Amino acid sequence: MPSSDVVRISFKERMLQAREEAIVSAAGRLMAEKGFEAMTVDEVAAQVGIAKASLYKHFPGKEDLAAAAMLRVLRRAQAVVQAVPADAAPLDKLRAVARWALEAHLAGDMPTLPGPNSALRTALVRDKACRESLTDIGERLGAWIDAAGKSGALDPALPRAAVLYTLYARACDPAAGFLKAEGRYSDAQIIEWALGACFDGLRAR
Amino acid sequence: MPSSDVVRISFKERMLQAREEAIVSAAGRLMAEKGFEAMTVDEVAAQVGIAKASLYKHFPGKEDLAAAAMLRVLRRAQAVVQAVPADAAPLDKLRAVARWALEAHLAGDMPTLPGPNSALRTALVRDKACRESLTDIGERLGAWIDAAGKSGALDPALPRAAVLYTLYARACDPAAGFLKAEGRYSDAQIIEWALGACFDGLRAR
DNA sequence: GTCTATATCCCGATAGAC
DNA sequence: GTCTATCGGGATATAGAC
Repeated sequence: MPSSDVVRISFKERMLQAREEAIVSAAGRLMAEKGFEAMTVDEVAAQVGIAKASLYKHFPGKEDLAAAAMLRVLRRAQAVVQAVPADAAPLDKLRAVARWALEAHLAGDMPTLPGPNSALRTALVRDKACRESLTDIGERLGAWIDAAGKSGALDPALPRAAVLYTLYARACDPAAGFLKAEGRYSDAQIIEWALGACFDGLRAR
Repeated sequence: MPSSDVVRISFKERMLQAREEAIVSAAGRLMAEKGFEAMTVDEVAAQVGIAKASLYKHFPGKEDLAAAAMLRVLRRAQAVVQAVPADAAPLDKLRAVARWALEAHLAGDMPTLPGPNSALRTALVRDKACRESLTDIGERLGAWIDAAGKSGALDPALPRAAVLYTLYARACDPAAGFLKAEGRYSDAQIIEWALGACFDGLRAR
């Protein structure tokens, strides 16, 4: 009965994909929670409920696992960037993406920015898919930054790279995490404050 | 000959203090460069030029070493805070401290902010001297924040804690590090941009 | 107190049965 | 592909001679 074979194979593959998705998801949560270095492969396997050796059948090493987790986030970011209304003002586009990143950050779905000399960073630049995704995001945001600068919406003293890096950094703003840890404010409130600090600064306008 | 004894003892103690200072300094540099988790005690000992066992005669463990390194920068920050001219405007006081922190950060003397669930953070809150130094800094900055808020210099939408945490986060702004890594801008230029992004935001004024 | 040498443990990665 | 059991390396930490 070929048809039943097809169904069984498809079912198996779905299970495999689901398991891989679970692994990457757990890795992403742990990386967001404690960072790449402090995360252990045993923890990831334990959270998924499988043995460590099984995990190594899916990913050849810890760094590839981290790259897969980061790629998932980057792909989501790409989708968000592409879903921003094209007719919005450039600055509002940037703000919309920043808001999404902060929401993901507070929800525990956004790994912290890798340090310049981190092992994670080298793993990311070695992964071709991650590089491509990141440069695509950078180019799209860069175009918005240029447009916003020309329309006078951005501080003209800041070069394009400074704005771009600042946006990357604010997406994982530790200040938001500290405020959330106090437990006194809602996520929505914290996000508004963080966006205000990012685009309008601490000074009164 | 008591006097020669006194001299010799004092000399020995000076050497010991100098060695401890060298150890803490090396630990601080390495923590700033690669983070607490990635830093190994072997590296610290190697940089100082002593055996690892000798280092363990000075500090009972890696976490105590890290706490000593953090305490040193906290003490420096306290000195900077106290040295700010008392007659300056509150916002300018905050800006002066932020400028100092960014300079230290770019010079490689400022360890990165410990994550909320980091092992480093638990080591810091366990150390009494670190706690006291940190609360002292927080109180002094908090007073300036309150004064700046009353005089209308700060965004009234931002609560005191949000401003304080944002200042802590901006002291180690990763965006500044990324700009420095490009190698195209001077430290002074980067600091001006970072201060502008912190206090005035990305938007044009 | 400083050294060499070692103990002990943990983590990433693997072997091999099923 | 999944498991149990283990290897090998590197990290923290210590023992003991000097």
